[in-house]
Amino acid sequence: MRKRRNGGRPTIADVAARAGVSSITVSRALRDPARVSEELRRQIDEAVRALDYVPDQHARALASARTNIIGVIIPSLTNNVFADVLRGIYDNVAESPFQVQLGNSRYSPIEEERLLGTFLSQRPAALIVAGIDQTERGRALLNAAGCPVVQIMDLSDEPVDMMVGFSHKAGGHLVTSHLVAAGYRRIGFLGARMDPRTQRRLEGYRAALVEADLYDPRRITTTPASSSVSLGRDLLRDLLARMPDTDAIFCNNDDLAVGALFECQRAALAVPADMGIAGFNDLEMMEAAYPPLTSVRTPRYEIGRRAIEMVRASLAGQRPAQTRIDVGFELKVRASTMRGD
Amino acid sequence: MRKRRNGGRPTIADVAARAGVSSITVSRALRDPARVSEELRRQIDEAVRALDYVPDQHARALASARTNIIGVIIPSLTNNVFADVLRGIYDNVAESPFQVQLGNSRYSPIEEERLLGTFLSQRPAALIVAGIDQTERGRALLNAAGCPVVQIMDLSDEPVDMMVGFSHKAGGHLVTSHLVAAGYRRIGFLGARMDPRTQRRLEGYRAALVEADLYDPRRITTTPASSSVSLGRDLLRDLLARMPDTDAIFCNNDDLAVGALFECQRAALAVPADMGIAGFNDLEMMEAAYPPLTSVRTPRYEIGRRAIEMVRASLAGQRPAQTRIDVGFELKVRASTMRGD
DNA sequence: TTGTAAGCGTTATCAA
DNA sequence: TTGATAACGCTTACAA
Repeated sequence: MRKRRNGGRPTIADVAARAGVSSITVSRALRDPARVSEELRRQIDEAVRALDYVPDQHARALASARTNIIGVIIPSLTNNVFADVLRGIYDNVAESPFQVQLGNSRYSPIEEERLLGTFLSQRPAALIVAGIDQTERGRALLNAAGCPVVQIMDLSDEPVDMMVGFSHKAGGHLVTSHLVAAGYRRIGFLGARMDPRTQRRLEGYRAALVEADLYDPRRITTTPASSSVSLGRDLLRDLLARMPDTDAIFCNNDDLAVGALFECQRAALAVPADMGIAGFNDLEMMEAAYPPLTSVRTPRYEIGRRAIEMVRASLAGQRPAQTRIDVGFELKVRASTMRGD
Repeated sequence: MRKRRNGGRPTIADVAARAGVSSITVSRALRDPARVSEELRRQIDEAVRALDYVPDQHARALASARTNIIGVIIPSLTNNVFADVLRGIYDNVAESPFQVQLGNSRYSPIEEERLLGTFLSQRPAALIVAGIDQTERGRALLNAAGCPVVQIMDLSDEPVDMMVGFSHKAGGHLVTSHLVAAGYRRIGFLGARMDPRTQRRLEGYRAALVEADLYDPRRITTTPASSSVSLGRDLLRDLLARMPDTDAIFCNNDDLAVGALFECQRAALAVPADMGIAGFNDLEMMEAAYPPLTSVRTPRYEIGRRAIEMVRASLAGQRPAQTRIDVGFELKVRASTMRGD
C-alpha cells in the first residue's frame, strides 16, 4: 500500500478508478461537465460524492498556472467604509469557487505596491484595488497583471481595466452647495487622513464655495491623522479657536461629524441654528444622532457587489458591457443642516 | 528552448544553474540557510537577487503538503471589535512569510463549520477562530486539523489547542456592579445579536444584580438584530415604554450605548443624573461623546497580536508556555455613570 | 554538506 | 468524446 503524504484525502485518481475512467476525464467532468458524456458524468459524480473528493487547489494552481484567488487591496481595516465594501465582496463570493485574499495597504502607496507584487506572484484570478492613485510602478504591475482588474471607490477616465465608484469631488461639491443653499455663509471643512479621495472631496468643497463667492481657505482644518470621533471634536475645537464665527462645517467623514456634534453639545452651540454639520458616507449612526446628521450616502456594499460581478463576468468570458460604473451618491438632508431661515 | 507556462518567471532550477549548484541546495538555502555552507549560500543569494526569484507557493504547498496560510474565521466584518483584532493580526503577519486567509461566518455556526472545511482542505499552517462555541462537527474538525489552532475573544477551560481572550461574564459583572456602586437601583440591559459572548455578558449582568438583590428580568431588552447606533435608540425607547423608572442601562455594545445616549438627549433625560449609561468594548468614540461614556475596555488589537505570536511560536517548534491567555479588560468610568450621590 | 531520484495532485498537449 | 503522457515547481527520502 502506497504511503500518502496528504493524510488520506482521496485524489482525482481515486475518483477515476472508482468511476472506471481516466483521471483526465474526471478533471474535465469537474471543470466543464458539458465536455463529458452524460453517462460518465453520472458515474463520476457518484464517485466524487462517495469518496468525498475535494480538488487540491495547489495542485490545480501548479498545473494550470491559474488560481481561484481574488486579491483585494484596501487601505484600512478599521474604516467602516471599507467594511461595507468587504461585505459586498465576501457575500457575493460566498457561493462561487473563488476565494478572497485581503491586503491592507494602510493608506501607503508603497505598501500597496508591495502587496501588488505579493499578490501577483500568486497569479490571482482577479484583482480588486481601492482607488485610482497607484504608484507608477503599481500601475505598471496592474497593467501587466494578465487578469481582470477592478479599481473601486473612485472614478477616473483612465481605468487600468474596470472601475466601480463615484466622484468624490462631485460629492463634496453637492454637500457644500447644500450648506450654502441652507443659508450658511461661513462654512468650514474638517478633514482627516487627507488621502487622495479626501483631497478630491475638499476640491469639491472649494469649488462650490468659490462659485458662491464664500471661499475662505482659513476655514479649512485638516490633519494627516486618521479619522475618528475624538478627532472630529478636536478639529472643530481648533477651527473655532481660529475662526469663531464659522457657522457650518462639512466633515469629510461621518465620524468627524459625530465628534463635531458632541463638541457642539459641550460648547452649547445649537445645531443646526448656531452650527450646521454635514458628514460624508452616511454611516448608519448619522440618522440616529440627535439631531440627525446630514450626510452623503455612498453605495459601498453595492461597490463590492458589482466589483465581484464584473470579475465573474470577465472570468466567464462575458466581458461586461460597461467597464466603468458610476454608482453615484445621494444627499441625505437631515436636521443638522436645516436652519429655519 | 523550453516553452514556459508560467510566463517567464524564474524557477528554482534557474537559480540553481546560475549559482552552480543543484535545485535541492537552493531549496534548502531558502528554507534553512544554516544547512548550507556559507559560500554556496552567498552564491545562491546572489542568484536569487539577480533573477528576482520568488518561490512558487503552490508548488511548495503541493510538494510539502504544507502552506503558509493562516486561516482566520470571524463572525463579522462590520463590527469594529473585529476590525481591531484583524489589525492586530495583519500588522503582525506583515513581516512574516505567512498570509492571512479571512473567512466571515456572519455569526452562523453552520457557516463557520463550512468555512472550517474549506480552509482545512487547503492544509493551512494554522487556524484562528473567534469564539469557543463551535458546532460539534466544527470542534471535531478543529481537533483533527493537524495544525496550531487559536480560539480568540473568549475563554473556556477546554481549549481545542490555544486560546487568547477574556471572560465576558466577568466583564458584564464588573460594569453592572459599578452601576450598582454608583447608586443606580433600576438597571436595565440592552442587547443585540445575542451571540454566545453577548449571552455571557448578560449572565454577568444578571449575577451582579442578583447579588445586589436588584435583579428584575423585565428590564432586559434584547433583539437578534445586529448591533447598531439606531438600534440602541430603539431598544432604549422600548425599555422606557415598558419600564419608565429605569435609571441606568448596561449596553452590551458601545454602539447601542451611543444610540441610547442620543435617545436620552431626544427625550430630555439627563445623563448621568436621570439615566446612567455604560457600554462594552470601549471603542474610541466613547471617550469623545458628550457626556463621555463609561465602558469596559477590551484589548482587541492585543488579542490579534498575541494570537499570531502563539501561532508563530508553535510553528517554530517553541510551543508557548502559556497556551491559554487571559488578556483581561479594564473598566473605564466616565461621566455617563458618575451620579453625584 | 550536497546531490539524485521520485513524487506531490492536477492539467496541457497531443493522439486515438 | 476519451485517454496516455508529460509537465507544473517544489520538497521528501535516501544516498554519497
